[in-house]
Amino acid sequence: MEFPSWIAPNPPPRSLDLNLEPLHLPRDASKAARESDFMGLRVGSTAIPKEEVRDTKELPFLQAGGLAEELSRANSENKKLNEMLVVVCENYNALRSHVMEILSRNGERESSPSRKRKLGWADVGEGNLVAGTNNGSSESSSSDHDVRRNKPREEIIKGKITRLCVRSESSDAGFGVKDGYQWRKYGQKITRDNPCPRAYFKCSFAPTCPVKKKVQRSIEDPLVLVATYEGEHNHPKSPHSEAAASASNSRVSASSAQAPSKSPSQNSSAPPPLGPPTRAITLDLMKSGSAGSNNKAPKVDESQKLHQFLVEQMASFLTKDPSFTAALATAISGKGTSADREMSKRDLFSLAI
DNA sequence: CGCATTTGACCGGCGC
DNA sequence: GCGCCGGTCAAATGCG
Repeated sequence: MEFPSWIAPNPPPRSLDLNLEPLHLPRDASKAARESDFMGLRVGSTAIPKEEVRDTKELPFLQAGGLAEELSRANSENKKLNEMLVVVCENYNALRSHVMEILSRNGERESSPSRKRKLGWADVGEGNLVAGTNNGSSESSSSDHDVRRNKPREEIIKGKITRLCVRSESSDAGFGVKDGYQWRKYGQKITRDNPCPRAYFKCSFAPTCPVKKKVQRSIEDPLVLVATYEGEHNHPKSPHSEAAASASNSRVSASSAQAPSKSPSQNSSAPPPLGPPTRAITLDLMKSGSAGSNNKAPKVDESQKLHQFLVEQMASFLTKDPSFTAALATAISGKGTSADREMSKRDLFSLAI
């Protein structure tokens, strides 16, 4: 299947977990676009059929000379818009089915490992295209099913698994995934499937915090640190470390399975949040973005359209995010301490990324 | 000296 | 039952 002409992701994003629902137009939308059963007149939310406005004497506001012309112009414009809407929906549904096809194909490939061990957070690893929580998702992947089958229920509820990819600046052996929390390293292992050692961390900010973190360099790209989180923090971030996280994690990819945050304390670089899991749009753009310099966009115009679309989506999220508006207000007003302003700048920068 | 990190040993689950 | 493997523990070590 071909991508619609108006969108040509090349190559497709490496990881997609889109909350894609089919778009359904009203049954008569396309019909209305073709036949134009309505005059395009609306009073409030009520459409007025042609026959009812045939005699414009009944609508005194149409008697003014220019209004009839205006009406026909609006009518034709309405028709055009309806047609465009039909095309957009058809394109969307075609693209959606294409994405689903790709995802299901990947799922089939990954669900047949030769030797599958204990299925816990260890399986939210390198190969999984769809990163995310193993609970709270309405879609049950094969690994999700296995987890439910093999793990005690209590652990499934407890285990909130999130994956986060961070592009580090150097290929040294560090595990510097700054995420706003304090971690104590308690172990390191070399695993079978990856020559790079895996480090194990516990949250040390609160003694009772059950959250654990694994950090391992990606086997595909040693510059990419893959951090896997288990559990939910039962405490807030420390302000200092959060600011440091915002500043240092400027290149965190959106591979966390959490939704673009609704909580003021969460941003795109935030690891497991407090509170219930939410549906997410997950895009791992590591390959197609910063690391994907080998992409040769064949049609600049189309990629610009896509870019513009993404920018609009981001702007939409940002304007809905109270932390963004608060940070913006602080940065602009110049009130507060210089440390506050600096933090706000970093927050803005982090949010903008 | 206190704290964080390192690292080898140990434990438990899973497949054969 | 045995071996493999990932995860965890805890003593040793390093560092400020």
